[in-house]
Amino acid sequence: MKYATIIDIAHELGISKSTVSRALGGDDRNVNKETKKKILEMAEKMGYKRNELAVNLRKQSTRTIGIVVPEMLTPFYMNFITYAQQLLNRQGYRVTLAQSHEDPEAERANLQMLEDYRVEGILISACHNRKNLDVYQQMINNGIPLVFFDRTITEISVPKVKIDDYIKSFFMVEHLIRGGKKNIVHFAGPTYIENAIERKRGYKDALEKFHLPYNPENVVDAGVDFADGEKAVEELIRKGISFDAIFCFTEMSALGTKSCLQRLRYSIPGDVAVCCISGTNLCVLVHPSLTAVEQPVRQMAEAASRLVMEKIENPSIPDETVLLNAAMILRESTL
Amino acid sequence: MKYATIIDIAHELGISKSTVSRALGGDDRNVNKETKKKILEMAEKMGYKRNELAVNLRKQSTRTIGIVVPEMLTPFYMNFITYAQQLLNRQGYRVTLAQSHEDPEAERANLQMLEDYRVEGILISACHNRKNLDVYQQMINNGIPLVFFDRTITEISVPKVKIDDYIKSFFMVEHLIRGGKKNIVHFAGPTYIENAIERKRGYKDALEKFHLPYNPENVVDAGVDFADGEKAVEELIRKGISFDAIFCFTEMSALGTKSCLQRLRYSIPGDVAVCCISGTNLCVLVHPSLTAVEQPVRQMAEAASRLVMEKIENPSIPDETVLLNAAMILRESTL
DNA sequence: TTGAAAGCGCTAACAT
DNA sequence: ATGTTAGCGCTTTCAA
Repeated sequence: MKYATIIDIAHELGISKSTVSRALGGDDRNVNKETKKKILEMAEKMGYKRNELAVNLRKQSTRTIGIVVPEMLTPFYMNFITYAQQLLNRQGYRVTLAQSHEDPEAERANLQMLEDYRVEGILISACHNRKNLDVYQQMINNGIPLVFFDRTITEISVPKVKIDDYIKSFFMVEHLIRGGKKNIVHFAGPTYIENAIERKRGYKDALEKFHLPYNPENVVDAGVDFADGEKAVEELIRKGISFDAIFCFTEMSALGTKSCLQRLRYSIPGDVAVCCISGTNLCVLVHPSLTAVEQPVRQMAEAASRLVMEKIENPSIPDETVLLNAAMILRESTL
Repeated sequence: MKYATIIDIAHELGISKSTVSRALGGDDRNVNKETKKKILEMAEKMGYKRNELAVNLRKQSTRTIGIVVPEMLTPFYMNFITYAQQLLNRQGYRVTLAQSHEDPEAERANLQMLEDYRVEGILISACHNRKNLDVYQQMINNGIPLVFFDRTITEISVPKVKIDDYIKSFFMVEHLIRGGKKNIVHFAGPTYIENAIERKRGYKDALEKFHLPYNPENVVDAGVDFADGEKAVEELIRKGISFDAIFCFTEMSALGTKSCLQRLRYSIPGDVAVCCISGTNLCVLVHPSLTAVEQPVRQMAEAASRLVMEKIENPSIPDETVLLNAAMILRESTL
């Protein structure tokens, strides 16, 4: 069905569309009170719906911010999105979401799409630290501020908000060791994700601190997905490697790891502790309660939202890096 | 920064913008191969980005579908969104998301917003069975098909996809009884959500079947949120009601319930089983593994996506109700 | 195969 | 306080 336009209203009332536009736009000083009332009533009566497409096109501004995440199945990203959306809405920005499904190609397509819709800024958790550098750079050149959160990149200068993955990883492994674990396996993330590199470093250094042997066999390239976790467990078993703890890179791979182990009749965390570090500075032994992650995630969402709005309003401010460092929360779950 | 437009390209090449438009629109028969090549190259060189706002405005079509959910913190809705997005994208539709945060006012605002952006259809899980009937009806009248999923409404005729909440609830309680539970408390959802009414009915009838006394005190009006679950537990304790199982309405309230009980040093599910029914026909004893819900949710997303696309293409087809009825999966979790 | 022109619905000078 | 006008960037007849 066709919607009534301001022209229709103007016709109906025998006035000009500018006046209608002013009235509907909430202009109080440049339109007669009487006229305004009439217009509002007629708009109501005709079922007028402001066409945001036309408005945005004309105003050359969308007040829309895009959020790009690798996945939306994990509480971390869901929470981030929810908070960011709240904060941005409050400042008059709309939010458009896109998932990359851990695929750089999809991420690239998503970014292009968001640019086509003329978003004014983007919050992104990258799924590859090199593959899309050209798009990032191009968008920034085009005047669209990109703010990276959680999965950040180092090759180009951008505003970012992240945790210290090295420290968190170190502490996590230390915690396992103090808990009596002797054979700690690391299901490392891909080297194209900065966080994965840092966490692996933390793992190594923690072992060293306690004079535990670093065995390359104990580090498995395990990817990021649920299925990746499952496969890594199978590899471990096939190779006959013994283990009493597995430190995974992503929450999804930790879930896959746990699921596979349980299928194989391991008791968790009795026989083997499965753990990971969620996007914030929260360490979890699978699975985190939803609320537990709220606070740190909220901080991240706040920082990222602030950064992108600042950049939009003042493109020339220098790129800021926010390193979140709230106290670490260690939760043990018996799931 | 300003983007290059088709006019800029046309100028640069000394041709008309119509030709540029045709070439960029992928028209192969009405534009010379040579010219097209030139145009594509120039577009690339000038960093041309098609302005979707202008396209949509001109074409009077957005190929966009809105999804409105009460919350996005629970795996159910996130999964639904992920699947629906995949399916719809495949058919050339974009997806815009909105959360109501369980608030009918916010839901109303969301719907208005989506209409302002001229979405061509909407998938919605309603947060109130009466409060927004007028908006629903109005949007339908305006030619925007609304498809309800999971939280459906009965007062107006709409296409919907849902599970049989009564049966699922009945089975859930039966399962608890067979598991030896004697004092099963129901944290009922609000009466303005149809599913809550149905589930309460299932709860009652199951008790009756096993000749267990139905005690009104055992049914607590417990809302939908995490905090609601916590409050309900406190009320239970304050009233000195004994219980060995709690059957919650939403996953969020179940999580709150569990959290509160654990704070009070109850062992779960040792002392008390906490359970709920997720949006699909999957019953969970808190907390569901992410993958476990995939299949049923996927069915729901498939059905809902199909319904909305059918309605868009042929507005006159009758409202269909899809009742999902895959085998029930009962999962017990020791979280 | 290309171009000219109209117009999608709206806003914002500028003029009255 | 209101009207006139000129676009925003694009598609799509209709002519050439």
